[in-house]
Amino acid sequence: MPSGPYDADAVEEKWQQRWLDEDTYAYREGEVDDPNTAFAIDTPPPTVSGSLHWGHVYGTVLQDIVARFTRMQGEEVYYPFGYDDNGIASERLTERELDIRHQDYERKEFQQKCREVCAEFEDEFTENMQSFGFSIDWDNTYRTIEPRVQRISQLSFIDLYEQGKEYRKRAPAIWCPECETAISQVETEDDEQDSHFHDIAFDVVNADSAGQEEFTISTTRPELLPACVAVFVHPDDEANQNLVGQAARVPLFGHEVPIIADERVDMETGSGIVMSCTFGDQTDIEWYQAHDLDLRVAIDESGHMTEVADEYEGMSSADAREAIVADLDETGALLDRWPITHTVNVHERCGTGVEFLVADQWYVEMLDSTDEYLEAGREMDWYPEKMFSRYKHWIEGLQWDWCISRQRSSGIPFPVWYCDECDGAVMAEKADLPVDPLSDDPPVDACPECGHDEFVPEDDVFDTWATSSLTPLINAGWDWDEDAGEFTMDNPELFPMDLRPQGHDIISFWLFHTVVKCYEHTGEVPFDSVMINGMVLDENRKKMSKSKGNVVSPQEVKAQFPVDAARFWAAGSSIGDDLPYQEKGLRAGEKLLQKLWNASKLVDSLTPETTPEIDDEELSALDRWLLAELDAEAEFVREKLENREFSKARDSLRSFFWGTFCDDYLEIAKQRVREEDDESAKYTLTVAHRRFLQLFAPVLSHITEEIWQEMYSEGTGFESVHRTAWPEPTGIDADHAAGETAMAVVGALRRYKSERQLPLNAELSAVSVYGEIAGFENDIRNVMHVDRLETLESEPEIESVVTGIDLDYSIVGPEYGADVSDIDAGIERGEYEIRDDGETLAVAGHELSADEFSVERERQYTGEGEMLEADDALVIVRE
RNA sequence: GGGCUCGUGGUCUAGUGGUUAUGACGCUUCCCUUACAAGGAAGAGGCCGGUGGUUCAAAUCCGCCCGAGCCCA
Repeated sequence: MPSGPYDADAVEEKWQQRWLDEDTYAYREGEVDDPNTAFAIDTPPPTVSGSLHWGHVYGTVLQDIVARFTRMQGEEVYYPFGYDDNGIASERLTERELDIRHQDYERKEFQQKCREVCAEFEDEFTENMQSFGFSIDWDNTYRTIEPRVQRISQLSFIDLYEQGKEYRKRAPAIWCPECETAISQVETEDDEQDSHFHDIAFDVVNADSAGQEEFTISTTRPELLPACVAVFVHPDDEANQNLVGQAARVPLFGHEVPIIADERVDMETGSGIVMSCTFGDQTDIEWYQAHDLDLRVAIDESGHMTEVADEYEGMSSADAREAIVADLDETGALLDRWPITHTVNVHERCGTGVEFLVADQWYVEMLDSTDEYLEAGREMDWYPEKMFSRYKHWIEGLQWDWCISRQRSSGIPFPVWYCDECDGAVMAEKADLPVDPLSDDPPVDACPECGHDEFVPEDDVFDTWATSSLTPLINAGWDWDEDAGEFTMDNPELFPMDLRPQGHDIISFWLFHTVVKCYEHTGEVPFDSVMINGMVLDENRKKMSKSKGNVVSPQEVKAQFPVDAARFWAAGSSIGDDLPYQEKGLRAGEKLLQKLWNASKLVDSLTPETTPEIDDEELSALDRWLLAELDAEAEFVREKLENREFSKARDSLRSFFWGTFCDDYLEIAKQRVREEDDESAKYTLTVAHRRFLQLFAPVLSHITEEIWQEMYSEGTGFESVHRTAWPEPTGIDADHAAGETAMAVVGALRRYKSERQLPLNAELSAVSVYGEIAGFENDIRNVMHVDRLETLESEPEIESVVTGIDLDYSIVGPEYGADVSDIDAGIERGEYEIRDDGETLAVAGHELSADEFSVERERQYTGEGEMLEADDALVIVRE
């Protein structure tokens, strides 16, 4: 029996453990008779390199509410958990933890260390997640680096290759010279750095033809002079148009480069003439591709100068910069030099400015199918709908195919070898996967193209997104059946997945790539619906970040508040909108827990062990009213949760429970039970209370389980409230209007007492009500301590004075258009006439009918006592 | 620099063309009524970011500006 104050710490831990022990949330495959009764949730697996972040908690609470709610709708929920340990984050973590460098180890050896380090962090992560009691199926977990996933990832690569959706091409890659690794765009960030601008004189090769002997370019990267492949002028730059089509000679190095017009030149910077190198920045790459320029690689993998730098070869790029500037100065080509601060693209993990390197890369062809991917996006239900536009605009703005190769030591290897003679690619056999070409042999003895028998293994690994975009297939157990010669799924009922919950920050790459991959492999859209949560901000609406020191730690919150309070806070968000962390939001949750606990104690003390058997017809008017209202509330909450409108469900249920049930109904019912041993009230209390626990269960998962088990558990087995069915409507008829009026009368009497500073249990000797409250008279009398309560058959003695006219503008507006202002003015001046017993209003030359206006009256009671207005009813109090 | 989204009492939030803008937290006053003072009752507090426009009518639709978040360059 619930007693004493609610001890959230003990209760929450108890049920978290019990749910695990009982496998409460395990996917019960046997109970799925057709795919429609399985509800599969595919969450993007978090990287485990860091600790659990408050954002994880927020997002997971929302998913968990959906999972719990959907279980109660009779669906078998598949809610797995993945750990994304295949990626640079876990490599860096391993290096940091063990104080080692990946370069010093063989790939397999380093990967082994990664897995050991990650395993520790994953255990901690799991423990943290479990301490929030999420209804995740902990028997269904996966790691993106595990062999089964490696096999799926390599199968995906080979399948796309066989479909002709992949190709290999030499292309620039972003490279970190410090970490000596290729990195992806998302791993870079902008950094303000001090640098120098240099004005450097270039000679024109044919000065006569150009009409000038030299010109000036401005650059922050003079060490790239040896890599210069062109000089650009803006097509609108009239002063320098004479140079276009000419050739320039690069100072110190002497090679000639073309001068070309291109509108990507920033005319405002320096002289407006710019050199293009291999490669200084993104624009250089675009120029290289657009104008088919030469490649002159001047900086190598470790950030040192190559042979194209002549005498500077072997120097670090920083040393080379100083030396080249000094030599330019000596030859007179350095015209000017001044310090500036500018934005540099750096590697987010080490802060080193990135370089660009040219390497063979594998690409997934996407640009040819963007229409299909757009259509796939349209076929999914988006919560909220507006987030589809992010997906849409991302696809519309796509300019490149997807580069999936990374020049890294750790990760999932490409299952590919190349013929040493003709460079033809040889794929692994599907049955042999996963393979590592560095240690495994190719499946053929001789090149199918040229017959050569020496092969070079591919030593690149997959971009992590190439694997983490396969989670729906990983979850459904996608595999290649060698005998049948086709792809199969262990759990085909799970695919397509019903729900993809995730943050809006990863729509453009993660969600998009997942749609692309799954669509290409199966021809189906992988998700029925996508639910996008916003970001968690700090109390001042600022983004949480380690450097700002405003990060909220989940364990600190847990030390301070119950998990259910955090769930209440999270459920207060409008889906897709950012949500600031607010302690008062959690405190409000805590108060609701107390209220629910205390109300449950009261209900428990009022109701017998076994629910009384009562026919609906025997229920009192108030009880019928409460149950009918609760039917409507349950339906409202169901509909809102189905549409992922969490805050509407939460707020509506909270105020119905607190206001209507506790403040209005319970106050009356407790008197009826105590004073009259009222069976109808006892029955209603039990039925309503059970239902409240179920309706609250998806959000307040721990406390509802505690109370449910204390009060309503039956038999010997454990049946969680979270495995019960969402309450069916009782279908009880009630006089809705009379109930509303009765509650309004109670409210008016409360106000009467409050305004006179009377205690709420003060006696009132006589009260008359003019209004429809049939069946509720006794309830009003008892709860408001009224000695004599009578209902009036006719209106009390009232003098009414017309105080104004209210127009129904939704009818008047469209009907009278521009004349509305005249009508308003006429009423304002009092120049109107009410005719036909109030049926017609004559004003400003128009005759308005009864549905277009209402007469505003002030009613004054002239009889004995004081009159109160309660909605439609009139209440007269004689003390 | 571009795109998307958001901006409503002190704080958080509902409201997507109809004039009287929702609720919560906080605040003020009153009430220790045996479930709950982390409670109950009442009350104060907002020209709906700014500006211009469309309309009989704008928090709501459109343009521009400002601020915030995310993505991209």
